[in-house]
Amino acid sequence: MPRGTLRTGADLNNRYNERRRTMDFAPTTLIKNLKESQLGSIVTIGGWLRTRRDSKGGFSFLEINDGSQFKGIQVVADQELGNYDELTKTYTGASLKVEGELVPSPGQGQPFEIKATSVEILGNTDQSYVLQKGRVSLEKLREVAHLRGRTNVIGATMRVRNQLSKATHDFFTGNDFLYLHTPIITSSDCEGAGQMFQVSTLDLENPPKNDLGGIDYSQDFFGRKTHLSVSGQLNAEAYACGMGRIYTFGPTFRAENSNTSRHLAEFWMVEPEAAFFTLNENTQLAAAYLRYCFKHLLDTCQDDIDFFNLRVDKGLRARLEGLVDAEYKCITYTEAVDLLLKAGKKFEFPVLWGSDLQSEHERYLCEEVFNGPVTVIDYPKEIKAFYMKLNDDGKTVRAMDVLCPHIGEIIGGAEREDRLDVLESRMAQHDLDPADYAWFLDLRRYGSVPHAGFGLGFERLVQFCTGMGNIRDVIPFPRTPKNASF
RNA sequence: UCCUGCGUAGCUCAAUGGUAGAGUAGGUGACUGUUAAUCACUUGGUUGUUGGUUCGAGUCCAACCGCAGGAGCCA
Repeated sequence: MPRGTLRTGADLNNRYNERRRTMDFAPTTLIKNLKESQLGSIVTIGGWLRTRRDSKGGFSFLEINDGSQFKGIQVVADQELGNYDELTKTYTGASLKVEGELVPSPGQGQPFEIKATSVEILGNTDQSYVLQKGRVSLEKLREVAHLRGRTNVIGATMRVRNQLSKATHDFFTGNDFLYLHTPIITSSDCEGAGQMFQVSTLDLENPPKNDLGGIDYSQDFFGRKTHLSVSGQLNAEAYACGMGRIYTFGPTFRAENSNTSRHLAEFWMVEPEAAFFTLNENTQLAAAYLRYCFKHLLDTCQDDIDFFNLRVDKGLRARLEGLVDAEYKCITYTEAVDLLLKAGKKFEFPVLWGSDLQSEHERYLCEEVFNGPVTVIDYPKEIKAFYMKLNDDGKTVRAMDVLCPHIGEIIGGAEREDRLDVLESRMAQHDLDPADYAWFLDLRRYGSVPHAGFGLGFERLVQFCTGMGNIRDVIPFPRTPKNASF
């Protein structure tokens, strides 16, 4: 670049991208980045031993995986190596750093392999290491959550999780939604829904008392009672009503004593909120987001999806592919009730307009009627939150749930009530104190706009995209009742 | 929280109320460009905990602990 030339943003960007791509300071090459074009050259990889097959011909096959992709790499270690004897005493799980030539593989099962010039044993394992070659149940793996990332199934799950996270940010930022960080500690009794974890620095053994004999929270850290957030929605609404389109993506906490395969005490939630969106655009936003996620996964996680399709859920790939282009069915709650009544099927719980859809009802709708996700809108106001916009019929609200086969509700959302007087009367019906929601009401008092949004349970999306049956296996370290290990 | 089921070798699982078994991993040996390698031999157990019934309990009963599936709540 000649002296005196102004460096443009594009120049800086190109230079930055070059550097980012090369990562030339890294001590090892990731297995996923080993390419045919490197045949004949010396490469260095690091990873964990999956199996070792010794040959009395004087060499061993080491199958090494580094987590960067589903498939590992086969390393051929010859007895000429100085530490060969030591190598034949390494076990599954041993950490190795291998330098050698990338060569075409004469054997079946892999296009190339590494002919080692050195194998450094960084750490061996012994018989007490749980992850031996044989099958280990998912239940057992939960007991060793700190090690389970070394397995095929959890590794694949976390790679899918990572790509779904990337797809989430790509989709929303790519559509001009601003990524907003909402607080984790909150004082609003958010929605009155769900038990909350209390946050306090008071001495639990001997808390300060007020005049009425209750605990004096004015002496607590925040000078009031506080909790971990059960949703960033109210805060999200505030910024949407000023910055237009925003989304949050972060941890959320529910202290419900739920012991099921689809509930966690700590989970991640994606919550977009958009000004001027009505329920109609909200449902389309949800469908567009899901479609984007499925397409992105099929493009970026082929081997992992193939694994799930083969070992976990036979129809997974076809289902995801089908959903990339499919129209997403949308029906009203009233239509859903009619479908259930006409089903001619005996349900354990009766179908009754006005009561919430039971799990068996939701499953019937998406597994037997629509054979895929289905969006249900316009629920009776009595069974939904106070902030959802009242329809003109005075009986239903502009709520939407996206129901998925096997998992149930993956998305819950609504167009928000933007009329101050209606919102106040709805809060009164729910016995909520307006003083607690003063700032939330301000959004309607000053420059109110129609707006809508939804919350997506990120782990449930990962479940849906992997076929994994238990939500505890799609988050690295699950938090559930009676379990906060690791 | 409720209902149902389960808890046996490092792991995956057997075992009519009557001597605790297999596969796999580990060990030893054989064999081999192998790939869930193969073959032979072999180490390994306070049957979740506590109490009860019985001549005798892994097995039957009770309580507790833990886990799973389903339900409720929800995302």
